[in-house]
Amino acid sequence: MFISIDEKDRRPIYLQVVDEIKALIARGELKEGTPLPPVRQVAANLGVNLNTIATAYRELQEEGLISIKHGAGAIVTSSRANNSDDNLRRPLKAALTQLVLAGLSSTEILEIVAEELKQLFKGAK
Amino acid sequence: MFISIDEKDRRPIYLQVVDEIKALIARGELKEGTPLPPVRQVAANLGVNLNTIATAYRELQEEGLISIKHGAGAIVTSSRANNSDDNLRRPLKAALTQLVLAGLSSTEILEIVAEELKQLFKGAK
Amino acid sequence: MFISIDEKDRRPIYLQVVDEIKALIARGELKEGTPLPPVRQVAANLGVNLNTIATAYRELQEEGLISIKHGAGAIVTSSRANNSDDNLRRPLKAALTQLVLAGLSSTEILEIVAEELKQLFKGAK
Amino acid sequence: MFISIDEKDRRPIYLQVVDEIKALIARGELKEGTPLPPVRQVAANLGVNLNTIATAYRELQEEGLISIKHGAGAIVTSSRANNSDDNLRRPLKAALTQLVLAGLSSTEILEIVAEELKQLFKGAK
DNA sequence: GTGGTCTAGACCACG
DNA sequence: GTGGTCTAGACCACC
Repeated sequence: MFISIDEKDRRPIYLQVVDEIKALIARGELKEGTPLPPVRQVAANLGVNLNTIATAYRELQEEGLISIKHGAGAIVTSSRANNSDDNLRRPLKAALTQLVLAGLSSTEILEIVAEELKQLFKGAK
Repeated sequence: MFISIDEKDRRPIYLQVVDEIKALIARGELKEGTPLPPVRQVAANLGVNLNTIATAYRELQEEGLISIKHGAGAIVTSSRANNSDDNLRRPLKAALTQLVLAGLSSTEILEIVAEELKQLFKGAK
Repeated sequence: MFISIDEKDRRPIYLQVVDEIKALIARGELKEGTPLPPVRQVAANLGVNLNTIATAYRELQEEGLISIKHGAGAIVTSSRANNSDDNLRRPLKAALTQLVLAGLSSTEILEIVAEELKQLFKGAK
Repeated sequence: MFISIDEKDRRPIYLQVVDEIKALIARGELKEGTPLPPVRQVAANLGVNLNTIATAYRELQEEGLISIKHGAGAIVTSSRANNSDDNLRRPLKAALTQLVLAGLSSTEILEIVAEELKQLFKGAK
C-alpha cells in the first residue's frame, strides 16, 4: 500500500488519505476483504499523528467502504460507494470548469479524462 | 448574474460563490471587462456576511480571473485562470474516482463528462 | 441548556452529550432553528476538552439533527432522526431485557415506560 | 443454545453475546442450574476469538447471572441480575428517546414495548 | 496486538 | 468569535 500526502495540497491530511485509499479501492488494488494496515503503522509511515489516520478510516467506514472492528483492524468491505447524484456531479462540474478556465478545449479535456480513467480502470475491476 | 448558494452543500459558502462565478466566466456569461456586482450587493442578495463575498472575490483575484480596484469595484480581467497542473488534475482525479466507486463504467463516465462539457461550452467562449 | 455528564456512566463522554442533546430535542426544549451553544462554551461548562464536544456535535450533524456552519455555529435543523428499524429496536429490546432480569413484571415495566414517555412528551411537541 | 452475532451491529462482539445470553435467561430458555456451553465451543461456533467469549462470560458473572468455576464450566445461577436503578433506566431512556425522535407517538411506542415484552415473557419464567 | 477516547494546546479557516 | 484540523501523548476497550 502506497499512500503519500502532499504538503502543497491545502486540503486536510485526513481527506487526502481518504481520497488515496478510495483511489486504491477504485483501481482494484485494494479488494474486498483485504485488511488495511493498522492506523498506527500508516501514521508512522506518513509521519503524522495517529488520530489523523483514525479520522480517515472513520470517514471511509461511514461511506461504507471499509469496516473497522475494534481490536481487530479494518478491512475493505465494498468497492462501491453510496453517493447522491449531486455529490458526484458537483465536484466533476467544478473540476471541468477549472480545466475550461485553464484554456483547454473540449477535446483536450476529454483526452485527459480518458487518460485518467484508463489509470483508474487499469487494475482489473 | 445569478448566483445561489446551497444550504445542503457542506463546502464553505465563499467557495460555492467562487465556483459559481468561475462557471459563469467559463460559460462566457461574464466576459472580460465586465464589472462584477459590488460585494455588499451580492452579500445582501444571498443573505450572507459581507466578508464571505469579499473572501470569494479575493480568491478569484488570486487566480487571475478578476481585478479588484479599491473603491472602484471588481471587473473580470481574464477568462483564463492561473493554476498549476496539480491543482487541475487533483480534483478531476478525485471526482472521477467517486464516479468509478459509484459503479459507473468507463463509457458511462465519458458520457457524463461530455454532457457537462457541452453545458460549459454552450455559452460561446 | 442544561447538560450534565455522569462520571459513573461508562459510555464515552461525547456519546453522553449526544444523548442529552437528543433528549432535549425530543422533549421540544430545543426546537428547529435554535442555535446550540458554542463548542468551547459547552466544553468549559462541563470541564471537558473542546474536541470531545466537537465530536458530539459532528455525530449529531451526521444523524441529521443539527447543522454546523463553519464559523457560524450550529443550529437544530430537525426534530426527526433517521434510523433503521433495527437500530431502534435493538436498544429497546436490550433495555427491556435488563428490566425483566431485574425481576420486574410486565405491568411494572409498562408503568416505568409510560412514566419515561410522559417526561419525553412533556415539553409540548 | 442459539447465539448469533450480527456483522452490521457496531457494538463489540462480547456485548452482543452478553445480550443474547441475557435474553435467553430472561425468556426462561436458560434456567437456573443449566450449564452454559464451554467458552471454546461457543467461540468456535461463532468463529470468534476465545477471549471474546471469556469476556462475555466474565461480564455475566459480574452481574450475578452465571457462576464460572475454574475447570468446571459455567452455570446459570440466577435469573435475576444485579443492576443499579441508573443502569436500568439509562438505556431505557435512550432507547425511548430514539423512538420519539423517529416520530412515533406515545401510543405507538407503548404498543411496540408491549409487543417486545410479550416475546420476553413468552417462555414462561 | 488492535482501535477508541480524551486531553491540552496550537494554529488555521470561515463568516 | 465561530468551528476545523492537527499534534503528542496518555489510558482504556477489545480480540
